[in-house]
Formats: sequence, C-alpha cells, structure tokens
Amino acid sequence: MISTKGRYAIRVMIDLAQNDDGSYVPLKDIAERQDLSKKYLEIIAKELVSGGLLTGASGKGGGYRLSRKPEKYTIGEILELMEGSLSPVACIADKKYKCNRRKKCPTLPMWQEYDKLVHDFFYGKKLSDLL
Amino acid sequence: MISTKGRYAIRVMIDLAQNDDGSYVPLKDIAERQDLSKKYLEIIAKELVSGGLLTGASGKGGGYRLSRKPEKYTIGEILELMEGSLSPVACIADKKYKCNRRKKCPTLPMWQEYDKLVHDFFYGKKLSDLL
DNA sequence: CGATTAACCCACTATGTCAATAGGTTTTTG
DNA sequence: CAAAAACCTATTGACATAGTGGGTTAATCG
Repeated sequence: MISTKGRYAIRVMIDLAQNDDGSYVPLKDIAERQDLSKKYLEIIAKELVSGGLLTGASGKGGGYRLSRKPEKYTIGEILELMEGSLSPVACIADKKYKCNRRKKCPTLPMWQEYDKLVHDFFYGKKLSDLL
Repeated sequence: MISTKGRYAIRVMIDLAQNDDGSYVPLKDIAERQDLSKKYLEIIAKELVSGGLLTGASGKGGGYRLSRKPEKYTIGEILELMEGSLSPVACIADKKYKCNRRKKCPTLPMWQEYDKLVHDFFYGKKLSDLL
C-alpha cells in the first residue's frame, strides 16, 4: 500500500508544477487547493526539500518551488523518498535482513521479479506525465 | 508491502504441495520444516480453509491438504485472501472510499494502471510455478 | 525598525495493524 | 479412554500511520 505521505507528496509536486510562475508557492495555498492539512504537508515538504526535490524559502514571499523541471522527476524517486522503499518484501527492502533460507527460498525469485516490475513502473513515470 | 501472513501462506501452500502423499499434513510438521510458529500458522491455515484453498481435518491423523492441484491455484488469490486486497491505494482497494476529487484526480489513472499491473502479475503466477 | 508571512523544528498522540502468544474446546482415530 | 490434531476466543507488545500543537528562525515590506 502506498501511504498518504507518498500520495500527498506527488500531489504537492503536481500542484507546484501547475502553479509555477517563477516565484515561491506557500504551503498555505497548496493546502487549500489540495484540501489537505497544511501542518501535515509541512512534514512532507520538509522531506522533499532534504531529499533535494524541492527548494524552500523562508520569510515573506517564500514558499516552495520545484528544483528541476517536471520532466526531470520520476514518480519512483518521489515515492522512494517518502516511503523509504518501494520493495514489496522485507528480504529485498531491508539490506540487513538476514534469512538463512535465502539460498533455497522458492519464493525469492518471484519477489525479485515483482520488485523489478514495481521499480520499473514507477521509475518509468515522470512527474510531467501526470500534468 | 506484502505481510508475513501472505508470505507464510504461500510457503504453507508450497509445503503442502511438496509433501502431498494423499494424507493430511499436520501443522506441526509444516511449522518445523518451515521454521515458523505453529500457533501463528493456525491462524493462517484457518483463513486458507475458510477461503476454500485448503481442506482441514481434525483429530488424530488429521491436518491440512490442498483442495485442488497446485496448478489450479494462482498466487494472486492466495495473497488477496490473506492481505484483503492487492490494491496499492485506498481509493481503489476500498469500494466505499469516497473521494470527491475522483473525477479530476491526476494520479488516479496511474494507480489504476499500477493496480492492473500488480493484479496481472500475481494472478498470472501459479502455485505450481514455485515448486 | 517592526509587523507580517513564511518555512523550519521538536514533541506528542490517537488509532490501527502486524505478528504473534496463550489457553482452552472440540473432533477424530486407535 | 488417550492421544493428536484442528478449531476458537482473547490478548499483547511493538511499530507505523496520519496527523496536531506550539514555538523559533528567516526574510520581506512599509
């Protein structure tokens, strides 16, 4: 399941792409347009900034702005930043996960195949595809 | 993320397929072979029975048995039974989910496309493919 | 300079799900 | 009747999710 955090992040990115007039867009505006809690979006926007996807500016006239053009973002990187990992099972998502059945696990190849499918799907989608 | 419940269920089904000699297989044996908690497997097996995927038999000489041949099961139906839904987002998974942005939601088509991808992947895999 | 507007920061919380565990009851066979 | 098994109900600890609250810092405008 994709969490609200990941989904809201995408909506924030779309909103910013659609309302880009060169200046910074305050979270208040986004929250109103998208009908989402401004407070919660703060958390999300912060993570997007620290992940390098957005640029934030404090003070009057401040807000957020895409740091690249919409076609330079993949949905995969947005989701992976917010969700931590897109991998479907612990033994793939968590590098440190230790499973001594790994070598003979009859299901592992399926999870790996699935993981690739999901990865390719989301990394193949650009933010600009959703505008 | 696929939960342990879904993954253990698949392992139980595989174990039953591999150890099918016509008689019932007690959970104790499966738990030992798979190194999983028998108590926890009880919950899983119960659901598999009520979903029609397994046949259970109480009493001495009892246990569980596949109710069809391995090639007649899809991984999708096993997972869907255990996980409730394979759908990636609430607005698709939950029929009753109400979203008044649905008509103009820019992300919905992507989720629908993703949902189909996941569905087709797991319903295209048979239990017999994992043996 | 000071008011305003905005991001930034830290803590907290309610709810729910996950992954079991515990202990007992019923069913079946030998 | 004893053993072995499924079946049933309840509970638990840990963690994640989806926020909320209250303040601090930064930047701009008059």
